[in-house]
Amino acid sequence: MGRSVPAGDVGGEWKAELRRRGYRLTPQRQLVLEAVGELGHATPEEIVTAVRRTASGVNISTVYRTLELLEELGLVQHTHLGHGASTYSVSTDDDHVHLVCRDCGRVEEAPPSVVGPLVATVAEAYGFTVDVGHFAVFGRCRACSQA
Amino acid sequence: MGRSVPAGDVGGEWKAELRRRGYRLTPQRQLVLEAVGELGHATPEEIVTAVRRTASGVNISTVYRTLELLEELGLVQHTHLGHGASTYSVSTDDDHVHLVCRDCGRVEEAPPSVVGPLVATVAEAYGFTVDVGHFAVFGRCRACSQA
DNA sequence: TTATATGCAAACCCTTTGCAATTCC
DNA sequence: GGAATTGCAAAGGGTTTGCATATAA
Repeated sequence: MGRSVPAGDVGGEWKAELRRRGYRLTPQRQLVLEAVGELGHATPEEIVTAVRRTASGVNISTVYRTLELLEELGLVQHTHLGHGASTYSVSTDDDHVHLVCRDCGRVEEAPPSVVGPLVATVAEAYGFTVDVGHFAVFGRCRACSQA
Repeated sequence: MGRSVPAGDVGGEWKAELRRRGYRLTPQRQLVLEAVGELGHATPEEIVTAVRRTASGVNISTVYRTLELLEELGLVQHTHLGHGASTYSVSTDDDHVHLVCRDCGRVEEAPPSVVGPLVATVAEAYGFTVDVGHFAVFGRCRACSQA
């Protein structure tokens, strides 16, 4: 689910795919992809901060453009967590459902199996194909429920 | 689920509740609540446009402040649809799950029953209480899947 | 060489905030 | 009267865009 690129691609296959599509391989693109992989669901702001530790001159707008490109290539994907910036992660990470606490803002991750019945139901009833990686479930976490 | 105010409140009970909490009843507050009810998941921009048909001078910041207040009172609730502004609806509407197509952007509504198993699972495994009305499921609708 | 990509600055949308003027109770 | 509310304008995040310069191929 959500695997649009074989895991082997992470090694470097994507670089050939880039060129095949007429894009260029730039240091910025490599650094952004690495940063997304290392950080795990990170915002563009967090990503540019990480990238700048290696290449201080990189601009935030380049990061946005690069993330859009990498997403088009199926290498990364973004998730809306409701508040603030959306977060990016590499497509080879395991899919997971985000549980966002609306009190403390913390994000827990649950395995995609928890949405299995939902996915099946809306597929059958609506012809709707759920993008599990994009999933954000809002509510209240255990700690905040008890408080 | 999500019903924090009895349906009878819509008639006018909330006005007493407002005052009980030390808030004032203003034309703006009445108009915003009416607009949310008439429009159904509408953005603040859409709401202010509707309100201005009756009271042309109403400011968008008043709408934001009013929506926050009405939400605190349990009269309205908002949903993040992923892209752009969040949308508001009155709490007395039936809860529903939003199915957001990431291609065409259309929003379908599904009954809360489709997330029943999910709600039960995360409650048991994580102690997480799902806010069903806040729910946004991303994916691809039937029409876009076929295209 | 030359089309693509970058950096920069400005603009954009959505939302929040400070403050003086207004209005509800 | 006096506190709560409003309108206005300005500022704040997050994101996109136009354009001149730099660079991968």
